[in-house]
Amino acid sequence: MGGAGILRSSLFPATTGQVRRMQEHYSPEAIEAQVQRQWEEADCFRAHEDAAGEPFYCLSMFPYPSGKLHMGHVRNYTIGDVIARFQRMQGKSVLQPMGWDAFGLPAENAAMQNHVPPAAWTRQNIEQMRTQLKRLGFAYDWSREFATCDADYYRWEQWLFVRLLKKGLVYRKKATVNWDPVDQTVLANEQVIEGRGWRSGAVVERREMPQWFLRITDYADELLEALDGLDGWPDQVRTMQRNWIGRSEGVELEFAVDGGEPLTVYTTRPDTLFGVSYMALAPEHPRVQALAEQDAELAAFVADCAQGGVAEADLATMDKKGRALGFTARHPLTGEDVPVWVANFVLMEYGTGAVMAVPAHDERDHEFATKYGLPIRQVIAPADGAEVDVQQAAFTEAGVLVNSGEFDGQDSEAAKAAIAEHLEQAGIGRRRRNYRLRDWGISRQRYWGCPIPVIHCDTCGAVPVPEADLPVRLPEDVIPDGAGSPLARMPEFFEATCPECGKPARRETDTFDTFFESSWYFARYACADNEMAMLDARADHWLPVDQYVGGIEHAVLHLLYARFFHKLLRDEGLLASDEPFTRLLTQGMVIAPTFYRERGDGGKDWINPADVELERAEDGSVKAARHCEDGQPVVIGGMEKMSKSKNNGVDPQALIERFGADTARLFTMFAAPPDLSLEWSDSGVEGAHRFIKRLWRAVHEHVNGAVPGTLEVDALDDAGRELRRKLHDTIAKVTDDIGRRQTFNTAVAANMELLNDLGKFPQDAAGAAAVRQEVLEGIVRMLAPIIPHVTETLWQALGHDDLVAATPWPQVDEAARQAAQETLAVQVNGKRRAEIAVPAGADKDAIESVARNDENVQRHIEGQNVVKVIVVPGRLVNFVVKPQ
RNA sequence: GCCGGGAUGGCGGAACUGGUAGACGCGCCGGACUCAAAAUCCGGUUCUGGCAACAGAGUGCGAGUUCGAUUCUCGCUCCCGGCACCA
Repeated sequence: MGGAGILRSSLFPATTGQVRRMQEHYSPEAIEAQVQRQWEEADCFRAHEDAAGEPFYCLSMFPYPSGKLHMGHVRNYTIGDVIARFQRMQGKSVLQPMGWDAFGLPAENAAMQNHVPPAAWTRQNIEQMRTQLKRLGFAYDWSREFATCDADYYRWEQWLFVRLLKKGLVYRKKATVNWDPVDQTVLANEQVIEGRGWRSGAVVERREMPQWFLRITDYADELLEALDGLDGWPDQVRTMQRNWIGRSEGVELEFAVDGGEPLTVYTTRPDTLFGVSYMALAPEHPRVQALAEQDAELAAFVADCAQGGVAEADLATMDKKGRALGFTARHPLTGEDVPVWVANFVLMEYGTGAVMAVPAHDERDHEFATKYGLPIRQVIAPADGAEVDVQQAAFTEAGVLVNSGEFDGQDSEAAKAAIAEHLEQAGIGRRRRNYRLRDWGISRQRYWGCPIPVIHCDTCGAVPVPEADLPVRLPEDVIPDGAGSPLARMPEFFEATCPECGKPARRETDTFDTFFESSWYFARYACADNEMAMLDARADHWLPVDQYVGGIEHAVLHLLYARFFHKLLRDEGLLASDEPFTRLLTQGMVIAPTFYRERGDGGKDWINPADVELERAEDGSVKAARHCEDGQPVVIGGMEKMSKSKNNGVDPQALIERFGADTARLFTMFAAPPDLSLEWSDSGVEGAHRFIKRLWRAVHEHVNGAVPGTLEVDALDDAGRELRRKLHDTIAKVTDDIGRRQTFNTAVAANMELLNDLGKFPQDAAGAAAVRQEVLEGIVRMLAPIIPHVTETLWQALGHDDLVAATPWPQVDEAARQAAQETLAVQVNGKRRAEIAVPAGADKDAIESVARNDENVQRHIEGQNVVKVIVVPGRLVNFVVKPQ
């Protein structure tokens, strides 16, 4: 790989012997472009299926091409690149691809604003962002790049959709959307602000529309149960997915209604069945709709409930309101009549659109009952016999049944089973497993997305587009105007003939949810050039992804949909594995300080941190801030996620131009562990830059000094042995930090410590130059994944002809790590009183006696009874004493 | 509202399996170099008291378990992420 000719560049003209000249000062602009050229000429990041070494697929979530790279991208992609380069140095055959999640709403918004078609805007953004990514030196195999808006990509999801449709995994039903009555268009949740459309300002209505759905609930059990095996995922993410799927065991039962269909409800608490004091129906419930036709007041109430957006957070926090419907339902066990209400908090899309209300033992039911004066009847008592007043607050825990007829005295668990059994016997109920997870609605009334390949025929219904006619291409020279989907107004797009009967028909104008594209892109990278098939055998060579890196905000939706798609592809025979991502790293946000000034009208003018000067107190704490230009004070607003709205974004481009890619990479890796939020700091960036300069200088001084010669371990003095011990301790730590713990910040810190120790290492120590050579080579290789450009240059300066990017990771010399002595703390009653040194491997008795004889320890145990001595070898000694 | 996180010096963070709290970096203070400044280098830096040795306090708040708790348990406060049409 690579030729020596490439490496003997003008920077390092070949000289005699080991020593090469290097520039005295570190200048990133000079070396980064040149090093990138070397990688490119060696083509060293192209993945080969037949390469030696175990395959390792390292993937970072692909970006939405919004225009410019932001710091969040820099962080995400640096983490992925560090892992990929580290694994390469471990001898793995690494695939690290990159591409573009190119469909989505921002392109439509930009189109409206700038009068540019989304396609042109998106492709231009891709060009710009690709250049920026290349400038950062990521080790991508660019030959596999694609954008999801390419027909070569989306044709395969159309193809898959047709197969799923034929298999019965796709169906059509009505679902609720945000409807803007002024713009006559469907809004995304993000476009609904305080219940109003973001452009029109009109009060948004919930409206039902026919939509395509994917039966993800068919896979709910597998998606849930397989989480237990995903031990390379953070527990936090697995827990969130478990709760999202929300499997529950309960009972479905009927409440009879005089002169009408019985009402079916689902409950996970059949033990509270005797406490039902009313029933509540969703405003969209067919029964309510029917009554409203006759009752103007009810109709007005239902219309009022339909105001506002569909987002769950809005629905869950709105005021609970309801209305009696004027009829009753019969309690299946007591035969009592309970009133039936309509309530805005009951959702038609969950379960049956009807709930049995037990106000004594459910908080939401309690709130509603209190508001409308409905009875609250206790049927569960605390198991410990404590008194509770259910009129005051719901008692929602399990307990012992009371006021429940023949079931009195049973505990909740037993009663659930007994009541379920009773209902089944009586033929009015059955045990059921229920999920919170709903089927995935994949239709979007949007232009900039993948067309859904269906033709609607008056005679034949919804007919899939025949395989031979795929792809259904999205016309690209279109500028949306915000008033509904442009496709629905383009006869040249929607006019079609029915593939079955040949009569004139109408093409579907909805497009896929953009999560569709991101649910399988990781597999397509394995065979992006295949024009004949969605996936081929190369997919199983690389998949599952060994390491996936991306933002925590994707913990549920994207990651659940991708897992689901992977299983769909498996069941189509396209993949062999069960899960897409073996190991997952979820990275935190990038945040920065905010500054503002109040405007006269109560609004705020946000000021970019770059334009603000800080005033500090003696101890360094920030006292005040003022604007650089006018010198007048500004308000300090705290740390927030970098955003346009708070004007606290830092453009990575400026950072790279000023300090170079390596500094940008080092700062993002050093400032925080990857899963925590990363706080932007100008001086932190300068600190990272300073460290690189120090490393450069250390190598420069070394290569201009004594010729190292061969390292002779036995000839070293104490200083040499001590430094080598530090080196090999550091290699062990950094290997673990990067490989297992993924705490890149501590890996960097350990190398900083090692370089500090090297700085204190005496020049005249025995074999000093050889030890220095070993230490510098170690640091250069350990930091190569993080700061690849400068280490590439330094590696060559240290006398190597190969690329550090393709060099094996340093090995730990266990012999060098043996220490003669160890220090441990001595505590008396848990308070540290001394530090002692003992020979390595000393036994407990020996350690205790050294500790006991320490002067300060003596002072503290004198005149006391030593009741216990705890000796933890290598750690500490603790004397537990009591006054005599 | 529901689900999931987080909180440690002036600041970002470290402490990996319950075992010396504050590694590393920033900032600040002092010094060296310089005509001077920048850059760089050296030293100090949790707080309180003390010249020091040392002592006391200390990991968001309140309890608990333990010889020993930043770490485990219970109850709070504040901040952040997600909530199915932002990606």
